[in-house]
Amino acid sequence: MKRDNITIYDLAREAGVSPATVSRVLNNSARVRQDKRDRVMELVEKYQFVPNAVAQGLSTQNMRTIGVLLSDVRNPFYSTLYVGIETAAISSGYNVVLCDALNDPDIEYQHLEMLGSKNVDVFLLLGGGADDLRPRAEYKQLVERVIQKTPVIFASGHHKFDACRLMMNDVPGIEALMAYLFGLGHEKFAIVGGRPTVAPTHSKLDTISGILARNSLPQEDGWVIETPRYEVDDGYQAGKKLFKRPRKTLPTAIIGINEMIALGVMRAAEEAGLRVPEDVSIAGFDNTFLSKICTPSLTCVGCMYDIYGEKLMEMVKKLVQNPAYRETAMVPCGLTVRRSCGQAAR
Amino acid sequence: MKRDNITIYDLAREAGVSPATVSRVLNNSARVRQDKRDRVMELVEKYQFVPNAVAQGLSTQNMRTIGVLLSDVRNPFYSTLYVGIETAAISSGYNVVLCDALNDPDIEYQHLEMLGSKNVDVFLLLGGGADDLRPRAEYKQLVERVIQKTPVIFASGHHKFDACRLMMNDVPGIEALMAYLFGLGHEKFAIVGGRPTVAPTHSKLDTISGILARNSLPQEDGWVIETPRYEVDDGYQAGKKLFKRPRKTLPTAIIGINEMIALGVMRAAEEAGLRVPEDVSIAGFDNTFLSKICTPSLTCVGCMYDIYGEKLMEMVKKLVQNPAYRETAMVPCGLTVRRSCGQAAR
DNA sequence: GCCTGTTTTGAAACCAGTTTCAAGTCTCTT
DNA sequence: AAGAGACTTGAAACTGGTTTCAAAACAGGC
Repeated sequence: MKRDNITIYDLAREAGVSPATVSRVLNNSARVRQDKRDRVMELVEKYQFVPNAVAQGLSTQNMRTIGVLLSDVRNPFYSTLYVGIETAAISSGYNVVLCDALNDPDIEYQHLEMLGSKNVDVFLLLGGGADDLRPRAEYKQLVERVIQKTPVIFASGHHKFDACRLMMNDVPGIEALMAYLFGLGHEKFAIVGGRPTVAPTHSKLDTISGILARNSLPQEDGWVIETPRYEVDDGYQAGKKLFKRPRKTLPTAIIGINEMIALGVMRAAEEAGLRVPEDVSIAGFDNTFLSKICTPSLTCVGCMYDIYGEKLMEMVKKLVQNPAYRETAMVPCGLTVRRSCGQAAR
Repeated sequence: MKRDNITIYDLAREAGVSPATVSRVLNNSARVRQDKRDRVMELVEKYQFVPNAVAQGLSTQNMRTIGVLLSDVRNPFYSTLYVGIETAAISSGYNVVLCDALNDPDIEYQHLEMLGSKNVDVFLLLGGGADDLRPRAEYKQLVERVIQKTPVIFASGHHKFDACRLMMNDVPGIEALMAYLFGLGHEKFAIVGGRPTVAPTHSKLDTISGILARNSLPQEDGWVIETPRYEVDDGYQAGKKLFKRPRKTLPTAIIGINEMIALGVMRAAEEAGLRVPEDVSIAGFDNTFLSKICTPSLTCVGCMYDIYGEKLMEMVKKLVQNPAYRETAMVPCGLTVRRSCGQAAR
């Protein structure tokens, strides 16, 4: 496969300078006499020369790239976040390499293993093992090893790794949501979805529970319904079970731990003959396009993804300067009111 | 940043062999005496050594990576397809690098420009310029240049580039859909969404129109409604306009050119007081998780994404062997019947 | 024990850049 | 016109692997 590419050596020969000088011109890394610079730039134009990023990566030890490991891009939460990250990265001249674990820990480990060998500047670990409150020993070891080579940013904050953290802070969003729901007269809530060993789920539950306690509202047995996964169908199944209970014992507002769960609950409500929001109010998390497109549109707590991306790039730049840099930052979540919540049914 | 990594030189020294031998052991690329092989493997284990992929990429001229350029991962069509591709790639020991154009031609061009410098084995071009029936001259030039360096696989077939093609063949799916709708008594159709300069849209329109003609069914003025983009809201706006027409002049079945458009139409129908599928039947394309989660769930023509991934990898392997290899392959689409279509309303 | 043929092996070149270092070239004083 | 100081420059080493080539080691046959 001899795609004999043009190299800086070719340019150097043709311009009558050394490869070092070409490199300096391309990187603006040192003063080069104007006439030589012009001659080189002319050839760059002429051949539409783009330096080989792999060779650059090898010699500079970084690929101007950030690696993002997440559980599943098909989940709109992750794809939306990914786009926020990529937008910010591109405008800082960085590339993103997406590693999709396909919801499979083995693939996640494989990515963790492989990405270390790719001279990525920084890793961002989202979801999967990063969210696990009790990660497997194997995961911890792997991350330990990765951290030795490449600075890591975690999107969760519960573990003790020596790394930066960039978290979404649901608290303000949840407070706004609860205040809004209280204002609508709701006093009986159910929280549907997820497993409490997943850090973001745990923290949401915790925050909500704290707010209820502060307001002396009852937290009945069974007001939290776990689901094995975070898909629409999980919400649907949970909702179906919930709505079998006698009408009077039903909560007036249901919070899905995630957009897809909330959508599932909504569907179950409909099927049970309950109107949303007249008979039951439903809210969720994430605030991606899904919340806009469902009927009724979903009132939602969610992060500003573009701000997440920007903050991330700030952190990345500091880490590139100094791999020992450590910071824990938060991107606040807000409330977006749509149509899925209404006055509490009596 | 002196992360003095372990290299094959270190292993070689410690094992008392040459770097060449270590390389041979790691790649199984030649016979190495058993005792030396064992000694090397022992050290590989001991240090959990993973060869530097960038250096490997530089010296072998390929990164065992396929580059996928698409318009927007937030679109479930693309994220689902991406997952199909990644699954297949991983099980062939390849990596995928995702380039999301964020629906912006400039970013698309930038990716096209950059990816060429990354020693990617093969490019897959999906959406954006690849789908444009009248691509800009700039795009053509850029692609020409890319093709010279890296084999390209197009997901559309209308242009004349010297490249492989791996297309989704809607025809069987559309035929099944139309037969199904005819069986339900439908004779008046509307097709909503998209621009006819987008290749897949054009071809769907063409196929449907051909089938209608074959069945001597009328194709009234305005039975095709274009939309500027392919989002839910475009479908919604188009639907809103459509449903303002007197009830009797309405089509009994509406086909959204895309899942999101179909969802938008569904919402408009609901808002106009039309029940789906009792008053109007709605079908769509793509068949991602969205079709399952909407209410009513959407009857849909769609491709088998895992098969697309597998075929892609077959093609990639042939192209890696021989960059001059050319093939045009098709992955058939099928029909998935759900609940959004019913007996034609009289 | 020597010759031949096959395996193993290491030195060195290569991939395409960056960077250090010392030498070469200017410009400005005096 | 020489010397000092500031700019420019190219040679060479370096990033971490792979691969070619020829030499070294080994096995088998005589």
